[in-house]
Amino acid sequence: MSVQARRVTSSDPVTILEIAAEVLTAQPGASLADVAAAAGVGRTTLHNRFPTREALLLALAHDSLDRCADATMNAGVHGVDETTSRAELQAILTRLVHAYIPLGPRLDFLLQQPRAAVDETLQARIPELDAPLERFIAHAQQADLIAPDLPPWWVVGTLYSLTYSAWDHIASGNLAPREATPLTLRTFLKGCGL
Amino acid sequence: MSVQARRVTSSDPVTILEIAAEVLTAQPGASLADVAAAAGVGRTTLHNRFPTREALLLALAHDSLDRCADATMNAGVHGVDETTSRAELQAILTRLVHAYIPLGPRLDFLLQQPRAAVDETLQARIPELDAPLERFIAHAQQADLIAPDLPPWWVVGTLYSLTYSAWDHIASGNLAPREATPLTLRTFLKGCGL
DNA sequence: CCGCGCTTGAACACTCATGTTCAGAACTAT
DNA sequence: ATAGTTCTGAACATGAGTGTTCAAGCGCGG
Repeated sequence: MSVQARRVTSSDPVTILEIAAEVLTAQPGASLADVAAAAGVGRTTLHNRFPTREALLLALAHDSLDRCADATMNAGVHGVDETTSRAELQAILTRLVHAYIPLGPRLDFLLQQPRAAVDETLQARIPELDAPLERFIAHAQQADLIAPDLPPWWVVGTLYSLTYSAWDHIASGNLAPREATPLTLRTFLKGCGL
Repeated sequence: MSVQARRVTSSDPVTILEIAAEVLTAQPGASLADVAAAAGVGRTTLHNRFPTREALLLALAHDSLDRCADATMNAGVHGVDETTSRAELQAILTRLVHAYIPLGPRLDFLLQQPRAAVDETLQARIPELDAPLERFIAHAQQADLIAPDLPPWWVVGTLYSLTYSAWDHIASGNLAPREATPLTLRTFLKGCGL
C-alpha cells in the first residue's frame, strides 16, 4: 500500500529511510554524513538517492505518513459503518494501538518537523490521516464504546498521545512491549469511554 | 522560587528566554540571529547574555525545568500525606493540570532536546521533577482516587501526555483555553481512576 | 571477457551559523 | 553635565554542513 515501489538493492532506500528516521529523530540536527554513516552507506550514495537534505526529510515524512496510513488501513478502520458491532470496533481499536505503538519514532519525527517548512503535499496528507480515525471514533460513539459528548478530535488526540507515551516508556525501559497495548487500551477506553 | 534572580533591564534575560523558547520550539534549527531578531535584540547582546548557543539552550532548559518545578510546588503537590482528603487531592490535581497546560512549549522544548547532548546537571533534575509527582500519585492511589494497580510512572506519563495534547489542541485552535483543564482532567481521572 | 550500472572516497567550492572584536550610540545614575 | 554601563551594528575569521564533480572499485549480466 506504500506509495513508493522501488526495486530492492543491497542498501535500498527503504532501509536508509528507516535508519535516517532513527538518527534524525534522536538528533534533529544530525549531518547527512552522520546519516550516511549510520546507514552504512557513502555520503555520495545518499546524495544520489536524495539530492538534497530537504528531499530526504520530505521522503522521510511521506514514508512516515505511509506507515501510519498502512497501520490505519490494516486495522480495518475503513470498513466500519452503523452495523459494526461493539466487539468488532474494540478489536479494530486494539489492532490500531498495537500497530501504532512501534511507529513512535515516526510520529516523533513528524511532530518535530517545523510546520512552516512543510510543503503543501505533506500538509494536505495530515487531515487525510486523521479523518478516517475521526469517522471511526464517531461510529464508536454511536455504538456506545466512546463517550458521545467528547469531540472526536479530542478522542483521536488522546489516542495519539497515549500511544506515544507508551512508546516513550518502552524506549526508556520502563514498559515491556507486551504490556504496552493492553495498558494503553485500558487507559484510553476508560478515559474516553462511557 | 526560580534559581536565577537577575536584575531586570529593558530586555531582561527572562523575556529573551521566553521568546527563545517559542522560536526554538517552533523551529529547533533556528539561528541565533533569528532568536535575537524575534526578541527584538541585537545578536551581540544575545551573545553577551549567553556566550554560546549551548549556553542558551542550557539556560532555556533550566528555566523550563524551573517553571515545571514551580507549577508542581504551587499546586501543593508536596503537602500531601496519608491524611489528605480525596477532595483536596483532586483540587491539587486540578491546579496541577491548569498550571501545566501553558507550559506546553516548554515541555515540547525539553522533549526535543537530544538526550545525549544534555549535561549532567540537567539530566539529574528530571527525576527530581517526576519523583514528587509519583509520590503524589501514590497517595492518590491510597485515597482511591487513582487505580492502585497502575504503575505511578504510567499515571504520570498519562498526565503529561494528556496535558501536552490539550496544549496542542489549544495551539491549533481546536480547543478553547477555558475548556482545556476540565476536558483534560475528566479524561485523565476516568482513564486512570477506579 | 567486457561493458554497464551502482557505489565509493576524495577533493573542491560554496553557503551559512557561530563566535569575536570594536567603535559608536543610548541610557542611567551621580 | 559627565562618567560608567549597556546595547547595537558592522566587520571579520573560523568551522561545519552541503552540494558537486570525478576517477577508481565492485558486482553482475550479456
